[in-house]
Formats: sequence, C-alpha cells, structure tokens
Amino acid sequence: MPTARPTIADVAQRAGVSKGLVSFALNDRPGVSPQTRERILEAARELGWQPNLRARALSVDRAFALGLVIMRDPEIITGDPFYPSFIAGVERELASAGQALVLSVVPDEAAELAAYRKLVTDRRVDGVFVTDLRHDDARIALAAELGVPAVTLGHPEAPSPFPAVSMDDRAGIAAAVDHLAGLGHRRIAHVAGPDRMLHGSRRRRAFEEAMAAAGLPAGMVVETEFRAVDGARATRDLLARPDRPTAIVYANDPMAIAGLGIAQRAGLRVPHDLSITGFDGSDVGEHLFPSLSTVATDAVSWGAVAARVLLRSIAGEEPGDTDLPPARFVPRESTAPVTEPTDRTVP
Amino acid sequence: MPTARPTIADVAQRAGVSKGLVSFALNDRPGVSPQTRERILEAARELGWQPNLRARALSVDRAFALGLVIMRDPEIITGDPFYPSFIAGVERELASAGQALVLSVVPDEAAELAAYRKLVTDRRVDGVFVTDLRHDDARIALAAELGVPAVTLGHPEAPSPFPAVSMDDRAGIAAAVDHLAGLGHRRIAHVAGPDRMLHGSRRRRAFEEAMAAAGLPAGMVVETEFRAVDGARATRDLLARPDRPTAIVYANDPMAIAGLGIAQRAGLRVPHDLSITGFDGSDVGEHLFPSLSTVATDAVSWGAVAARVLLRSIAGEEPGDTDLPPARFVPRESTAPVTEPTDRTVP
DNA sequence: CTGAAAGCGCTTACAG
DNA sequence: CTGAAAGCGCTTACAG
Repeated sequence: MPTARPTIADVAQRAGVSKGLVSFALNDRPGVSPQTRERILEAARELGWQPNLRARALSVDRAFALGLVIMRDPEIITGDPFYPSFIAGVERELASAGQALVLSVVPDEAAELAAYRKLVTDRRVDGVFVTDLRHDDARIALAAELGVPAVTLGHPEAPSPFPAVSMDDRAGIAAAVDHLAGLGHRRIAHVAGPDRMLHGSRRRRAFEEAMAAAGLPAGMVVETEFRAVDGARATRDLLARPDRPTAIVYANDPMAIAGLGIAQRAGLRVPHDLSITGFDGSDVGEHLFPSLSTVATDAVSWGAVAARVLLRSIAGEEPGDTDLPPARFVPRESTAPVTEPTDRTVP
Repeated sequence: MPTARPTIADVAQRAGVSKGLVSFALNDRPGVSPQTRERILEAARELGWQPNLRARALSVDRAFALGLVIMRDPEIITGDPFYPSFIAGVERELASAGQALVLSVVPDEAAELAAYRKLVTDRRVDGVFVTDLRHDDARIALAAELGVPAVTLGHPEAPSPFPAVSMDDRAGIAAAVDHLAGLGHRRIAHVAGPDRMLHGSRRRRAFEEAMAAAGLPAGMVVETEFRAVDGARATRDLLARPDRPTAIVYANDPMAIAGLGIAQRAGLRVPHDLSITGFDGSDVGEHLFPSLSTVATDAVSWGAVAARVLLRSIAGEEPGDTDLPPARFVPRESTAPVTEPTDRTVP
C-alpha cells in the first residue's frame, strides 16, 4: 500500500485557499495573483503533491494515452524489426507530452477488432494507431463508429476520415529491381507478402511495374506470409523451377534471410549464383555472410511522426496526410552481377 | 466526438432504482433481488451501457493496468525475440482479466527509473514488471519506495520484497558446453552479455562452471553487449587469436548469428572448423545455413506466468517465487565434432 | 483576483 | 432487499 498521498485539498488547506484556485494555479491558468500562485506552488512542493491522473482523466474526459494493437501469432516471432523500432519512435514523442502507450497484442482479426473496441469503450485511450493496413480494412469503419481519433500507417483503400502517415515503399522495391537489372539479371522473382495486406500487394505491384519499366519479362511472384518459414518455402519452390531466377526480391528481411539459408543449403553461392534483397533493414541482416542488400525504412521516424499526428488530431486539429522520405535501397553483399547463365537445377 | 454514452444514472432511471443498486447489480454483488437485478441488466442492455473504467478507477483506486518498461537504444534493434514473445504471453493473461498493458520504451537507466516513477505516481498502473535485472538494481528499491507491487524476472541479488519468476538459463548453457565437449571440443569460448546484467554474468558463470565440470581448461570469455554488432566484433577478436577456439557459445542469438557471419567471412566452415551456439531460440536462426544450435527459452510462458503472479500480488496474495522449466539446448546444424585440429590463423 | 459549489461516473458504507 | 448520500481527486462554470 502506498501511503496516502496528498491531494489538491491538502494543498488548498496548507495554502489557505480553495481547491479550485489550486487547480488554476497548478494548471497555469490566468486569474491567480502571482503571490497566491507562488504560495500554492510552494505548498504543493512542500507536500510533495503529484497530480492524480485518474481524477484528472475523469474530469476532463481524456485518457492521456494512445492505443496500439498488434496482431501476430505469439508462437511465431519473425524477428521483424518494424514494431520495436516503431514503438521506440512513438515513445519518444509520448514521454514529453505526458502521454502513455497502451499496447495490445492479439492473435487474430476478431480479437484485433475486439481489442480496439475495448480500448475505446473502456476509455483507456484517446486515439489509436492503425498499422498493417489490409484491403477492406474493418478497423477504419470501426474507429469511425467509435468516434475515436486515429492515424493510419499508409493510405487505406477506402476513403478514410483519418490522417495517414505514409512511407513510399515502392521506390525502394523499384530501386532494388533496377539495381538487379543493372547487374544483368533478367529472371528476377519476388517473394511477396500476403495479398490481403496493403503493403504486401503494394510491394508486389511495385515489383511488377519495375520489371516492366526495366523492359524485363514479367517476374515470377510467390505470395506468402511475412514469416521466415514462408520465405524458406517460397525460395525452395522458386529454386526448384527449371527457369529458376537469378535474383529474388523479398518483401521483408526475415523472408530474405531464410531464403538465403535455403539457397546456400542448395549449394548456390550468394550472390554469384543467386542475388537476394530484403526489406526493412533488420540489424542482423547486416552481419550475415553475405550481408543482406535491403530496403531501409525508418520505422523510428514513422512512429514519432504518427504519434505527433495522432496527438494533433486528439487536440482537435486536422493534421492532414504526411509523406515520409521514401524507403531507400541499401546495396550490400547479397547482390552481384549475373555470372554465366547456369542451367544447373537444384535437387 | 463520441456521442454521449449512457451512464449508470441513465440505467438507474430507466430501471427505476438508485444508482447504488445499479452498481451492485452490475458487479454481481449480493443484496439485489433476482427480479430487480434482471430489470437493471435489461435496462443496461437496452441503453448499451458500458462501464466507464475511468470513473471506476477513481472510485476503487485501481488502474486495471500493468506497466512494462523496456530499456533499449531505439536505433539499434537486435532482432532479439525475447520481448515480443514475452509481451505476447503477458497479453494472453491480461485480456481475460480486463487488464491492459502500459508500455514504456526508454533509452537509458535514468529514463528507465523516471519511467517507473511516472507510471506509478500518475497512477497509470497497479503493478510493474522488472525485466533484465542488473547488479545493484535500483528498480527494486524504487518499486519498494513507491509501494507498487512488482514481479522480477529472475532473482535479484539483493533481498527483494517481490516475487520472482525464474527460468534457469544455466542448465541450457551447461548443456551446450557438454554437447560441445562431447563432440571433442576443448578450446571453447564464450561471448558473454554485459557483466552488469544478471543474465549476462550468470550465463558466463554457468559457462565457466560447465567448462570446469567437463574437465576442460578455462575457456576464453569476451564480455560485450547483447547486440549483433558486438557479437561480430567479439568473434573477430576470438578468431584472430593464435589459440583460436573451435567452438563459441554465445549469450544470445543475434550475437551468434553475427558471429556465424564473421566466421564464414573469414573462410571458416561452420560447423566443421568452428561450432557455434546461440541463446533464446530466435525464429530466424532456424533458417540459416547452417541452422543455429541454440538454447530455447519459453518467453511466452514467462510472460504469462509473470503476469499471473503480478495480478495475484495486486490482489493482495503473496504468490511466492516461481521456477519455470529450465531453458533447454536445441542442437541444430551449427555444432559438429572437431575435425583435425588446425593451426590456420585467420587474417 | 478569489471562493463555494457542482460535476465527471462510478463505488460503498450507512440507514431503513 | 432498497435508497439516499457521501466520496474518489480533480476541473470548471458561476458568483462575488
């Protein structure tokens, strides 16, 4: 049990004023004479008074907190660096603004919607982040129905009443394809994220467009989940094809790292026999041999900006959409010129 | 703006009873006749009444939330799988208990202490998790001073008033060393986490004890941070030594993965020239070539149990300490018998 | 500039 | 079994 903490009433008594005046003084509102204000502040200091956010929350009908709901299978951690970085960026803004982050991790879509709803009806948060957008994303309508401010990462497909903070990932994919094309690759494949996810299908489309723009034949595309295990399977399938690709563009780093493992396991030398690119710039990819060429996204900034935008929405402003600097391709060792075309198939 | 939501007063009016009785009925407390209770519940349902947690929090002096503070450099994400899994486990318990998780991510120790303090004095949480214990960990005393229930992951060194939920990681390290010794390795090194962290120094001690128990000469130990980049540097140093090890036991997976990269880059074949083991069982390690032998810890269960224990503490019970099943060694491809001893040094 | 009062939406003794 | 009232710790009109 914490010992009973002083309340505003104790401060008022000590300063010899009313509770109301204490509140005014503490919140720097006009209408308090300098001397009285000083006396009140002094009393609060002496008593070690700390505002009780719960009481404040009830009075002003604000939670002073933001909600983030993450959907993922708890048993399968892909080592995806996005959320840790994103959250770190969010926190950087929140701490100084006196806000907190309420985090929900849920296993599936039904639980996800329920989590958003509960966060809001419980009055736990004043606004929510909507990440990992999907086609026909039910969360937009839900947030609108609940009347809660929200910010989306990227633009949803349907019209949305919420500001979007976007980072163009297509430029990064295009740069990867161009880089590979420049190295002489023609049979380039893409291991894509699930089509139901906007960034899955958007990166895929970017890949297809970049291939066309480079004058290359339509590349092979394997759609799968964003997990390492799926990247491995997709790679195995691609390498088993008679027209096996000489380069593979992966939609994220865990898939690419697993793909690298599969290729090496099959006896291919990366990058000489097969070039590989990832996406999202995981820390570990930099230390592999060969180090992973990837598309770097600044998830920390994304989190910080999204938090700022959400806070402004909550404050009643209408922030409008924000475009972050596009993701950029970071060539490392896993991409190289095609050596002589080989017809060797993989067992 | 959400439209004004019905309050308990609206329900009372509709049911024709007092607010107090509504509260009793809604909280399933005795002293309400079945018919009245039914009438009240009916009214609440018709009105779509939802409890306002803010008001409840103020009344009962509870936040219905738990706090987790994570310290890490936002720019350096190691792909450490521990926290995502741990949090997923925590959430599994919280959702059903009507509790929420408030997360703080901070860059350094000063900010960490400030974050705990703020979480508690703001009355945002009813209890806190203390993870990544250090020597002379100031957080124990702080939590005690703040009078907030806490649960520690592992046993702090100083006497602690809080229940500990522990997972013996020494058994896993010992198993790794035994495995390597059984394969004929004698020059085994350990890339350790920082000595200031309990699990850093504990794993190191476990390594040293296991070496002695196996009748091997004291192994080389390099102490460093838990990041991939540090694992890489430590490995480079070890491999440059004239008496370079034939096996390296790493204190976590990101370090081991980076070490694998360094070894391969130096022209060593893993596991033939160098065996490698990790710790924590990251998803991606399984898909490398060679796949990473590691020590698997069940972070999801750890989170779930810690949450349960903390909830019981908050409820006024005295849970006592809990020991989880020990971490276990998972041999994969990165460990193999020593081939002929080689004196080849690495450039 | 200052005070006294009502209110936020709940819970909880205290009486009947 | 039920009601009326006070209280949690703040904020905020409303009067003076």
